This record gives sequence, C-alpha cells and structure tokens, in this order.
Amino acid sequence: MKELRTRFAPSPTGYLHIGGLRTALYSYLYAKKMGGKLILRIEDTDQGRYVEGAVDIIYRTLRETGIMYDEGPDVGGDYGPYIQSERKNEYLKYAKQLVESGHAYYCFCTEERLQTLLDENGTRKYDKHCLSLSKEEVQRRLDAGEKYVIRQNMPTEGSTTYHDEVYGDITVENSELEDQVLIKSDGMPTYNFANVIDDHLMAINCVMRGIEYLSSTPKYNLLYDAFGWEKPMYVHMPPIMKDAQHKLSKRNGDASYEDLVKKGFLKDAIVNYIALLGWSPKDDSEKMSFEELKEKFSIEGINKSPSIFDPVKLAWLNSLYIKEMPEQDFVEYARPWLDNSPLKGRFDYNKLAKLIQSRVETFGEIVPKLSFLYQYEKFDNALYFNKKQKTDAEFAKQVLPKVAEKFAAVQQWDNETLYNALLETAQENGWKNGQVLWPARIALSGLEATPGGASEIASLLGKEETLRRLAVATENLQ
RNA sequence: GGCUCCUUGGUCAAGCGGUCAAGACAUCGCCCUUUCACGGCGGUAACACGGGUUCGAUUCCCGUAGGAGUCACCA
Repeated sequence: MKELRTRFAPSPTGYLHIGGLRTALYSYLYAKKMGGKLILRIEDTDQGRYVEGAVDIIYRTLRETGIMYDEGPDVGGDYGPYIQSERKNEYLKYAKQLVESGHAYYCFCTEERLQTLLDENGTRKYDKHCLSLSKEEVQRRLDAGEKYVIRQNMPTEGSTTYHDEVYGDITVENSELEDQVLIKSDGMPTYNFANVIDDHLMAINCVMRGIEYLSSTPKYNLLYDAFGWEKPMYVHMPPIMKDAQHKLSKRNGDASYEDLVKKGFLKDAIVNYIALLGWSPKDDSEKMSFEELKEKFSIEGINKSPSIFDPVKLAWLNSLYIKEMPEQDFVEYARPWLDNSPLKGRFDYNKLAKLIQSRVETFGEIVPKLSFLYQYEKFDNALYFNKKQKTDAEFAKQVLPKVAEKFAAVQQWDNETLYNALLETAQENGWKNGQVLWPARIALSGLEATPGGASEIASLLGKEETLRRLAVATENLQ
C-alpha cells in the first residue's frame, strides 16, 4: 500500500473561513489516521485576488489549531515549491503536451465573440470554434503575437463516471463539459489546470475538498487520462451553512476562525465543534480532544448533507472547555479581557475567576457579567420582591440597616466571615436566611441575577463600597 | 434554465428491510441551592410528499416538492 498523500490547497484571499478550516482539519485527521502526509499548497494563480498577509494567516491558523502539515512553503519538502506562482513555468509545457496529443488546443476567440455565445440564462458553452484552426494558421497567429488561451478538448459523446468516497458514483455526460481554459492569456494556468498538474507532480493520491468541485471532477479526471496519469481518490465534503439557504461566508459577515477567537472561544472548542459539523464518530462522542479526533476520524462518518453552523452549541462546547481549565489558566486567558475593562487594577482576578469561571460560556461574556462591580445604578425596588424567600421592598427596609450594622463591625473582610455575618443577622432577628441574603444581594448589585451571592459580592466590593451601596439602597427605599 | 448532489425533531446527528426511530445542543418542568450558573432527574419535539418493490419500508426504486452546488481567462 502506497503512502497516503493528501493536500490542503487554499488560495490566499485574506482569511481562513470556517469551511476551509474544516477541510484542512479533515484532511489532516485522515492523513494521520492513515499514517500518511498532509501537504499545504498555496494556490495563488489569480494575482488579482492576492491579499497581502493572507498567507501568514493561513500558516498561523493551521499551526495554532494543531493542523501540522508535513510539507509546505514554510516547512519545505521534496516536492516544492509549494506556492503555485513559483511554479508558473511548469504548466505551459504540460499544456503544450496536451495540444500535441490532441487533448487541448489554442483558442484566439475574443471576449466579444464569447459574449455572442451566451444563452438566455446568461450561461454559455464554448463552441470549439478554434479547434478547427489548422496547425499552420495557429502557428501564424502565434508568431504574429496574437493573444491566446489553451483550452481542454472535451469529448462530445459518452459520459464520465468516478467514485467519490462520500457521495458514491458520480456520472456526468461529456457533452455537459465545456472546453475549459487551461492556460490564461496572461500565461498563467487556471486553477483547474494547475491543480491537476500540481497534484500529480506532488504525488497526491487523495483529494479532499468542498462539494463545489463534485461536478467538475470529471474534467480533472479527463486531464489525468489525457496524460495517462493515475487518478487520486476523491473525498468531497458537504458545505457548512449559516442557515438553510446560505453558506457560511466571511463576505456575509459570518465569523471566521479569528473572529471566534476574538469573541472568546477556545481553539480546542472551535476545532472540536467544527469536526462535528458534517462528521460524527461511531461512538457518539461529542467532546473530543485533538488526539481523540485523530483516533476516531473516518471517512465513513462524513455526512452528505449540508449542516448549519450553530453558535449556541459551539458556546456550550466552549463552556465545557472553560470549566475544565485550571483556575490559573483561566485567569491568564481571561487577563486580556479583564485588562481591557474598568475592572483592571480594582479587583483580584483570582477572586473574579472563582466567581465567573463556571458561569460563562465564552471569555467575551466575562466583563459584561461583572460590570455591576464598577457600575452601580439606581434600580427598581420591586427587585426586592421574592416569593420564595418571602421578601419585598418593605421587608428590605428593615433588613438592610441591620446588615450594614453587622458588616460595619466585621474585621476580617472575606467571604466566609461575611457569609456568617449575614446568617447571624438572620438568626438574631428571627428571620430566615433567604430573607437576609436576597435583599442584601439585590442592594449590593441592583441585579436580579448575579454571579455569586451577597457575601461574595461584598467581599469583592470591599468594606467601603459595600457600606456605601447599602446606604444608598436604604436611602432609595424611603 | 441544463446538469450534479442533498432531504430524520428548531439545530447537530445515529440508523444502513422488522427499533416503542438513539444521543447531543436548544427548550420546558422538577430537584439541589444565598439569586444565577453548575450538577442531577424527567418532558415536549423528527423519518418532506406521492407512488411502487416487499410478508414488512425511515432504510431499496421511480416521481413530485424543497434546498444546495455548478454551468468564468475565480479559486
């Protein structure tokens, strides 16, 4: 059995979108599963679309997510160069070889003439107009320096069938295939052509890519046949959708990998979630480490139908990863968000972490959830009402001064002491615990729901601020 | 529009001729509890439709409908 060689071949258009990342992930997982190699190749044959820095984003994202390719522009390998624009001199000679064998031909048709071929749907199929040009005629026009492209000469009859590992046998009538351009008038190969040449030259025997190539694969195979090359196995993957009708795409403002990271999603959670979109393991696991993914991945588990990206489930998975982080890691990871807020320098991050770690699904939620610590605004006294705890504003009027009194006497300002102080307050006055705890928490936060209870909030706020808030709250009750 | 592909709860997704049609997210309820969250327990909720084939179809075949992809000197 030959070593499996698969590749990830993105074009540097500015970012790595979620779909692309998943393709890379599956390619990597499958390659590793099979003991094979993953090759990274940059497809930049369209200089018009080249975006500065895009290649670095690709390298960085792949590295960050653990998708370590074995060969590529920045890691080297025996089949380089791995950037298509650096291979541009290769392609023309292969195209000429095809012209020689009759599988391709020169075409001098102008844009205007091509326009006349358009049908009522705005689509067209090239009419092989230049195929009939004599060899001499072609040479004459070439010598005259006329602009030309080289087109693939498709068979007009019969059909082409190939096997896809996830979709099964796909058959296309050859008459449906257009004589696609192989070499553009600027001398550069089209993606379609470069792709085949490079895959062969790099000994790629497994092609994994998005479903958008499913119906054009016969064209590639015809090229392999024309050269007499061995065809790779194909694995096409369903798209990741934003909703039932729209694909997830950066152009529509949908989140890219980097955006998700900025919102406070952990890379492990993102990778884990993306792996689950369009694939599922035999044993139904959901939360899986990268190692487990490598172990469990299989082509059979790939789904045929599109799947919708669900940020809610991603958030849930993310929360699982957050909860299992050691507290110190959580603090370090959260630091940038904390440092960027009014919380900076005013609170002990470790204490905040204790409060918030289990209550947050993404790091982006931390600051908003804690904003009450630096923001205390007048609130509706109706909040004091709680049926179960049997409290309301009237009742709070009695409770708050007692709490303030008790707190004022507290020497050791920590959660435990404060909590006991609250319980004592209840006891001494013949109240139920909840009748003290609820109003105290409301008075200190002004919020119906908070991370942590009254004593925890008080301990964070500090004695001065706690007493101040209690006073203000009491005042507002009059 | 032609061609190719897809169609199980709101979402992800098992299933590959005989199941009371898994599981997860979300949602709802209960328990735990100093609110919230976590955690535990439980509920609601699906085979797009119509024909076949078969003793028996979610599973196979054919239509219909809906959706996606593709039809570039873009990748």
